[in-house]
Amino acid sequence: MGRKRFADMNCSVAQSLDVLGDWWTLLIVREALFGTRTFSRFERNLGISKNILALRLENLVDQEILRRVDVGQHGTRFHYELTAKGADLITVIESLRQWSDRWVYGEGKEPVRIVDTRTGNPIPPLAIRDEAGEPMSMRNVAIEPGPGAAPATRRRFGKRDATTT
Amino acid sequence: MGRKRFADMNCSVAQSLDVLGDWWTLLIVREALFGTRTFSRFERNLGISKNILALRLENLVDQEILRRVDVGQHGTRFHYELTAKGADLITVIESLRQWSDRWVYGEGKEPVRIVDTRTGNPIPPLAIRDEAGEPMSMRNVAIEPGPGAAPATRRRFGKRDATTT
DNA sequence: CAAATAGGTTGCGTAACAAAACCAAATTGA
DNA sequence: TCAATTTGGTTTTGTTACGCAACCTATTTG
Repeated sequence: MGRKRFADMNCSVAQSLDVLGDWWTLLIVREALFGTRTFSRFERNLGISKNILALRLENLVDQEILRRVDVGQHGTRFHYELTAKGADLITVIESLRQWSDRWVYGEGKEPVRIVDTRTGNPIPPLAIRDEAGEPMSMRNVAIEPGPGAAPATRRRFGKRDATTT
Repeated sequence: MGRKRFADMNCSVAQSLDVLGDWWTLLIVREALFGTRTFSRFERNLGISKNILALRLENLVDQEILRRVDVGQHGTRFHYELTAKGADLITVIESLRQWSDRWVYGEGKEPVRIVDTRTGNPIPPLAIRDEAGEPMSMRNVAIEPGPGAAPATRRRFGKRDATTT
């Protein structure tokens, strides 16, 4: 039956994976965040095959994550630009990068570093914070049905201390 | 030639997708964060087929994101538990959820809500912050080669204002 | 105006995935 | 205590997604 889609799952994580879950999609968004705009640049920087790139770009435009802009002088020549919706994926990309830096590469072996140009220092790690801005323990985090909830769901993260963070 | 793997790409985002990029993997981690531990619970809660679930769990155990613990009384019966490496994926899951809540479901239609049990309020959105804890503009964010960099790479996010955030 | 580049499309082969059937061991319930 | 059910899978079969190479037209560069 081919791949199952998550659209009917009534879970925000599933929804985002339905939109972003294809293999190349998030890497294309990463490239776009780095400033890549043209088809051939994406192709070269990622080493992706043309047909897959064409499909993914089309999908990203349909999802309004990228915008296809004609910048040709005497005909058509395209740029793919991030929309606000697309640029907002930076927290997703950055959380993936930070996780991998911590657990796959390890401290001191990061291939790239994201810095604050005003200080030259790497930006601090993303973390679940409370309203005062302090990193939170998972013990104080619970999941509740939201306004768009279907069944009576009331669960709690991790039963016990998943991490002490 | 089947699917290309990103392992040789020297990019942290690509690395994490190589580990997490399969369709069901992050949803399994989400379930684990919610407290699901047994094979049959994952199966029922996700609606995933058994063979794929078995493969994904095996892979997650190999990657040390889950740990397989024998909890049988008179034989073998297993629990899958998050390791610290796995629990640290919460920022990835949460950034996906928040993005989808903002852009797919929309304000006021979230299927679930993640709250601080001490206040009862939803946790604040994840954001790229500077050392003072203030949300940053992308104009002040740059990407530099890290200690594990291969070529001379020096790029900057988005050329221009991707967002003003 | 020729050559190179951009931006694709098409066809073909392989790998990943889904559903259903099947199965042995452990657990539950009467 | 023993039958029924649940757990935790494996196998088989078919479909879909992906990768590669070849090809093509329009645009831009020299």
